[in-house]
Amino acid sequence: MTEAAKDTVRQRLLDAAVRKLESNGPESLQARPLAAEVNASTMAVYTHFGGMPQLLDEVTREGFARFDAELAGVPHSGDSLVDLLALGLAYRQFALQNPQLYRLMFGLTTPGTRRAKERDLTTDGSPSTLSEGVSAFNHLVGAVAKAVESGRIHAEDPVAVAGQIWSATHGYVLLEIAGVFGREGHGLVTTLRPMIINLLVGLGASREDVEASMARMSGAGR
Amino acid sequence: MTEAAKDTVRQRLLDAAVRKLESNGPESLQARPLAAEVNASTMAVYTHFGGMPQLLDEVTREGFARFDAELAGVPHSGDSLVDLLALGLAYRQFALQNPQLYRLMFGLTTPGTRRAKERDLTTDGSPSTLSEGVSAFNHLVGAVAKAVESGRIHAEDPVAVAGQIWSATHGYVLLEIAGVFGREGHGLVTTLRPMIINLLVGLGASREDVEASMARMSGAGR
DNA sequence: GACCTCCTATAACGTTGTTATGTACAGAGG
DNA sequence: CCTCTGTACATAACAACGTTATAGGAGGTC
Repeated sequence: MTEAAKDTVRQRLLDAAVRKLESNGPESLQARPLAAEVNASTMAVYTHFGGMPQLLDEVTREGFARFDAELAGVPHSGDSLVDLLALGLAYRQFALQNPQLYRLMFGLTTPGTRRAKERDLTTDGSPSTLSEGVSAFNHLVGAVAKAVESGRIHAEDPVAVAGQIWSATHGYVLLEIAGVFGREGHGLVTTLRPMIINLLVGLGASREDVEASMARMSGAGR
Repeated sequence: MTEAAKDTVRQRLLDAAVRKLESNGPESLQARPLAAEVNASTMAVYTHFGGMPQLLDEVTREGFARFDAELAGVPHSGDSLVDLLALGLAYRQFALQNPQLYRLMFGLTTPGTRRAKERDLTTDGSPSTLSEGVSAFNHLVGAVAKAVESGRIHAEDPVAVAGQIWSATHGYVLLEIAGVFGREGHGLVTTLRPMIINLLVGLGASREDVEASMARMSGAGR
């Protein structure tokens, strides 16, 4: 586990898969073209991953790792509400810049590998069991907990409140990716920002407090 | 357009496709097995639909039609807040009973037909352009508008507010389908109901008013 | 040199969506 | 009754997919 050679065939395959997914969609993730792109044989997919489903699992894991890193990189200010808002915007930012990856992470895509023999056929893919996904969610839980501790909002169970904020942001982001809100940035001001503000106000924050915190963020757009 | 013979090959194919999708997942929607299930030749898919992508488009349209009918069937009480809450629960009900169909409707699945030559490669499928989808959304907009008119909540733009409620419910439902909230009904009480309540409170409704309306619904579970 | 192990390259198999080609049957006009 | 026409069906073939089987080659250890 030395995290050694980065330029191995396995790593190149994984990187190419992420790149291909994001630029050409899930149906472009095919064994032969993928292997050819990194000058490897088709068999490399099987020797290094075991098959396309396992390779996709690794892509998902990679996606959650990047997502987690992105959310971890959100700077902590002294203002817990500002942090909470910043987290929501960073969430949107990641999803919009990696829409295909985001949908794959949450099991909302079924790539070309339809040879689905033994994939979890319980009901669906439950990505919440991935440790990186849990870690990403915990950033949100922590921000909520701090806001509760500092008395900015009221909540009995920070985890439940985080689930609410997660649900709302998740749904908004997917609809924005689908193009429901029209041109770039339009949904942000008409939907996401007021929705989060309304949620926080419903959680006991004063509207003036929230909007002041919102204004305290740089540009409020990014 | 007489909407005549229901028992035509085309209709049987469509019905079988919806049933197969919901029971066996998107990857099970394959031309040969589907045609065999209704005792038709594989070519029937092409003579009646033109190909698998077009058949899937019809399945999507059928899904939105059912969704629209489901939301239209929500009874209107005199209480606009009750109606709004009932709409949200009916929304969840439909999505949970037809998870595969729901995801297909919102472009969140890429079924077996990866022979995607001419599908909308702009960025993604934008299902909002389907008239049935717009109709379903308008039910929500109407309910919001009534709540605003009756002074139960405050909103400058009912469409924008409907977009917020839609986003939140959409995201919650997808996470519940993915199994994030654990056992049946758990997410409803810990996440969806309080989230909607918080949103409405943030929109100017009094918490007592909302919770009274919520209690006024039958069982509050269905 | 001989052996083992890992990775790679080529070829083949079964199944997918799709296309091409031939066939059956209904109705219209003579 | 025959023929023409058009729509729906059935059979077979094609390219491409994931996957498997099998053979070849590089690097270390004895």
